[in-house]
Amino acid sequence: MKSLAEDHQQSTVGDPGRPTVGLRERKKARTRASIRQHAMRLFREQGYGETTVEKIAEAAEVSPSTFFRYFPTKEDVVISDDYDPLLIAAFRAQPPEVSVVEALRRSVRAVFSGLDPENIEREAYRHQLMETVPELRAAMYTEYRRSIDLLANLVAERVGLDPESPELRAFAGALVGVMLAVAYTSEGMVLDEGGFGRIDRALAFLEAGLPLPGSRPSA
Amino acid sequence: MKSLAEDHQQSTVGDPGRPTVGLRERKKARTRASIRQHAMRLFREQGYGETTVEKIAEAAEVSPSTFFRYFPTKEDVVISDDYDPLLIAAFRAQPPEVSVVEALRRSVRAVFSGLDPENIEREAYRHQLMETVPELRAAMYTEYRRSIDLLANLVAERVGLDPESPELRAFAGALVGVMLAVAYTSEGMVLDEGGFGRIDRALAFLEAGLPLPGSRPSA
DNA sequence: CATCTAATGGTAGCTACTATCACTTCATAT
DNA sequence: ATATGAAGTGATAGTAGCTACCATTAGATG
Repeated sequence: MKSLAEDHQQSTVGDPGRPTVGLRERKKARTRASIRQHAMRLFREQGYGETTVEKIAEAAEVSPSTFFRYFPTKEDVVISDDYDPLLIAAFRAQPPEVSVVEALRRSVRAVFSGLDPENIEREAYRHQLMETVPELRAAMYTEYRRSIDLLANLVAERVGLDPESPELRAFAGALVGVMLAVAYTSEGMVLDEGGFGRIDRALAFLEAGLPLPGSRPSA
Repeated sequence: MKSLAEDHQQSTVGDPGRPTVGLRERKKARTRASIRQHAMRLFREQGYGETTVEKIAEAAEVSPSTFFRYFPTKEDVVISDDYDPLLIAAFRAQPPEVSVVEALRRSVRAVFSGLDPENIEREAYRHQLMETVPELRAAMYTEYRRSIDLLANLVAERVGLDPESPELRAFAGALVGVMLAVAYTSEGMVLDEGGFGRIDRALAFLEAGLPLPGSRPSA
């Protein structure tokens, strides 16, 4: 997400006609992509821990210094993605008649079912890595916190409540928590139909008020 | 929690009479406590990032090697706690008439309201650190995953369901997610009455099926 | 008391990451 | 077209977390 913002920023006040996508910008984007690509390949080939930043830099034909200019940490190569803006847009586009949870479900589906197989493959591997490597799992926590905040604000906007209210925080927390608990089985991957099915089922259960035997909700 | 297990294990098959709490074990416990204590003090005085392991080791009068023998990572000094067994016991002790959420609420209250002011203070600072320092926030992720698993198993045991079922996972995920979202305001700390109040409110909201306007649960 | 085991300290080394600086490459204005 | 400025790069050196190894010491056991 930071990546996206960076890549799209334009160095000077453009010419609306020819939007100054300057050679510089393009080269930067290419370098970033190259580093990420080589990194992921090496991770796949020899494992995350075994792949040093130096090796990645060498493979991408840049210096280690440059690597760290593009990615503040080694983890960031795997962690960072560009889906937030898409998900936000998709959520905002949902018709007001559907429930919040349903709107969310549709947004996720809309974004991720629009991916070509290659990207799906890449995403799947990315998530597998994140589940598998402890350092990356840890780094995801920040990601989830951010998701809760994002979701609270988005839902607040939709239903017209204060995003700081305990109710909204609880709602967002519960939702993200459910995803967290269900989205990954032991071995990563959310994007196949099985994954969607599991998520749908869990969300429905949540929307029904988590009716466990012996839990007897408010009734 | 690992700590507790380690500290309480007895090296040899005891003598029930004199339980071989041997001088060795006691010294180990003291060393561990000392390291942790000095570390926390230094963190408070000069900040987490500014306090090197070397400094901690020096303050506790051990070698850096020894530090890492007691705590696998620097983060672990802050992250690890000993409450899991207490919470488990408290939860198991709850009468079967109360709802799962209520049982949980009572367990948490029981454990944390039994703390003396000094421990409360320490806990509060611990959590503040964990919220504040990015590395520690990240490390907590693993903690939350573990909590979900633990909770799923505990509840499964109580209501007699498969802990791997999506319903139970969702339930545990939602609960932990709610805690995650609500327990900390911007600056840590869960253990005062305000914290309990917020948690209670959010849990009640969850138990009621998260009735947001425009959310219209299953009805 | 002798012996065996566990805890310790010290050394050396790897890797992620930072800071700094000189150099080169691209962008812009005259 | 060229000079001037800015931005991207690489090299060097250094810090800190962490590991592996080995020799030494301190405590437990028979």
